[in-house]
Amino acid sequence: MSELLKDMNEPQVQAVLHEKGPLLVLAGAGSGKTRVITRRIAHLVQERKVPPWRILAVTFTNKAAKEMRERLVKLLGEEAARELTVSTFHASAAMFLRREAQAAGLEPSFVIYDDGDQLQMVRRALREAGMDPAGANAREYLSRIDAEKNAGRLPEQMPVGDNIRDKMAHRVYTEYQRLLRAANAVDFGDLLLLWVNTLKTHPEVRVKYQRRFQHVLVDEFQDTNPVQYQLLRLMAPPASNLVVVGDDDQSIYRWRGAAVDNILGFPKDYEGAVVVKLEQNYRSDQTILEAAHAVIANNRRRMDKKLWSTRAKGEPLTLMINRDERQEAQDVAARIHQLRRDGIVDYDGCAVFYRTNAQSRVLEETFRLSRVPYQLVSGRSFYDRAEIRDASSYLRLMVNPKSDADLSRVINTPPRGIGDTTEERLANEARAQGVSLFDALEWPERIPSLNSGAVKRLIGFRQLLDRLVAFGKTAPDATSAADFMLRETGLLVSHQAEGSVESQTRAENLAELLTATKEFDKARAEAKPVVAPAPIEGEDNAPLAIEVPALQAFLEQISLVGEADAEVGEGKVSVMTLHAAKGLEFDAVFLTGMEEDMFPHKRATQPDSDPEEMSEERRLCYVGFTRARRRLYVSLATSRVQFGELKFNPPSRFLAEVPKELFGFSEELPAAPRVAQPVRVRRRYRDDDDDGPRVDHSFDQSAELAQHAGDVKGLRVTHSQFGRGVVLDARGQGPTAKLLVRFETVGEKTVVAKFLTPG
DNA sequence: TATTTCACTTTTTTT
DNA sequence: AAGTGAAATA
Repeated sequence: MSELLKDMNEPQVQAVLHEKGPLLVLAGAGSGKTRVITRRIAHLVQERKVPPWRILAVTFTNKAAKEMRERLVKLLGEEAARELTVSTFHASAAMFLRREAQAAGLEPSFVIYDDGDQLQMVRRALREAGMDPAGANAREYLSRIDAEKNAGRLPEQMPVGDNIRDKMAHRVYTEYQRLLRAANAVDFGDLLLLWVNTLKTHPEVRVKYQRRFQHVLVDEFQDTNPVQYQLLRLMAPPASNLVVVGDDDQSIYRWRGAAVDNILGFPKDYEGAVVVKLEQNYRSDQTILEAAHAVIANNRRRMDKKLWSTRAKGEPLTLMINRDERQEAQDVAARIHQLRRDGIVDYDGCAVFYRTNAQSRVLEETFRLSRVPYQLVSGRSFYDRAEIRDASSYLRLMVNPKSDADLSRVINTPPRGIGDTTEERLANEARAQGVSLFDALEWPERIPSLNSGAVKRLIGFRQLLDRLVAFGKTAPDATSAADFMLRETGLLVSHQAEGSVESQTRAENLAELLTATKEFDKARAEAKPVVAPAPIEGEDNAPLAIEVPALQAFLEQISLVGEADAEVGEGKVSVMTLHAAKGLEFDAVFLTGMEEDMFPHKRATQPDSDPEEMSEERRLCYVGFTRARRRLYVSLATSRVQFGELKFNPPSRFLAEVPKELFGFSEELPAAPRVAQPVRVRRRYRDDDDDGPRVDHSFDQSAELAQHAGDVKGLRVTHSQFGRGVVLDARGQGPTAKLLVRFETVGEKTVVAKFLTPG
């Protein structure tokens, strides 16, 4: 038997060896699904002699794609692996669109707009549609547009009801698309949507790729949304060798249009699909699995499966209860240090998860103070900084000067005397002529509303852009382009000139951008195949990433990949959102903010919330739990500042769903828990609409938790009237909790929590 | 025009 | 709390 099948269980082997036709692999957490995909690819290439360029493997995140590629390099060697197409949905669509730009109706030099750019274009679209961008909520229109795109609908396919809302949304969407096309730009949704459309309308393109990719493999299939599913069906029609791997319990992107139903519907759309279940977990200790299962079991409408493991029972879960988020962070830091001191888990075996990005700040600050080496994993943060965005905008203009979003971002950066008024007049002219801002810059003197000074400055800016574009055309690599840009625009100097600490940091960040381009150029030089694969008559076996100019490739990387995708750092604790945690595993996991309205998120706890939202939160919890190999810490803070307001949220319902014998209660809890039972709050005055429906915590486990969770003694607070004070005691939970506070000036008083601020 | 102040929203989650 | 966009001021 082949090397490849060594130490694999029976269903895994079945998936690897699957002969032909569609295959659905239902793979529980930690059941070795990436392993199945990579081994299958290796098997196809080595045993069944499938040429690597005939294989397409698609993932959702860059991290997953990267890991998969690394494993394949190990299995197949650098050379064969290079010819494989292993990529995310979005990155592969971008490659296809550049290759087939003409059919897609794009110029190959198109740039990719991110969230911020999108918002700007929505605002402009609103203006063009005669609406007030300030009054209308641009964000809302944008989500509507995104939803349409996720559903696979262009403006002309959008269902428009008889109401004004729909009509306006349709109008804005139409205008927005027009603006993007005029700017030769696409947004994330377009990458998929335009590619789907191209495949639909151009049979010759469709057939070409269907013929090329004889094997298509998809990871995290439960997260596909309708466009992505359409894309798959076009690239890999029903009779083909499509392998999809997924776990309905880990579907956490419903909000992005993901339809778990794609999993359920797969056997129908792909008739005769073979189904394989992977239920043996190789990752987590028994106790952790049991806890995870106990939580997820509360969801209805799951596919029937239960993970099992031959691993030891392991340690019980640890419940951490702290007074506020600061102390929670300190507690986490202390326990991480201790794990390391005791030789149980090193820094890089630890991970800290949270529900929302806003929670990372306190953790970061505390870790820095407590000397916990950490790495923020979510991070596109670097490329989100203003000065880096400015620089990127200039770089994008070098490739595609028609990009209005970029042009208007930097038209006065650094300040060059082109203010809002001048820009507005230029924009009006562009709109009237139906051209891009860049085109309108050609003849500023024709714009009657501009005075001679403004005209002169616009011409100066135009000349700057011309120099940049000219250089961009011949730039041998990304570094020289960035270097030229920084000097020509004076971006770097303008920050250096200003003496403040912040401007210093900004200048350093710009220097850091050059480091990024250098790394990129280096990797590119090394990766370039010395000998391109020999072309085959009548076949398209060329690498998909065609000869994209260096600068363009760099820009694509930063918009699609972000920060060189923060390595799960060596010797560092990984800190990230629960969403970012999917697909990863750690020896010790800390799940922070386990409070109602934090996790589950408020969005899911509202009385009018779609129950599906709560199910999704629960799946998220399941994902979090199952990342842990040996230690799982769940942590809550009795009080927490949210929106600058002090909140007292009861413990997360997910904690109550874990059987209490899985917790190591006796040792871990504070010796003398304060505070009474959760009080059933009686409706007070009419204005007190704040005490809306509470979660029912009347059952035992939850009450026990709640009891332990009430200790806020010693918390420093401020009251708008009574001034500063210290909490002595507390009664109740949530915003109506009543606290006994000793104030510095007025002595002891009982105050309702919602009138207090921390500090 | 540029800079400062102020009010206002935001916090899900990511490509 | 912090970041944003709009209004107010220099």
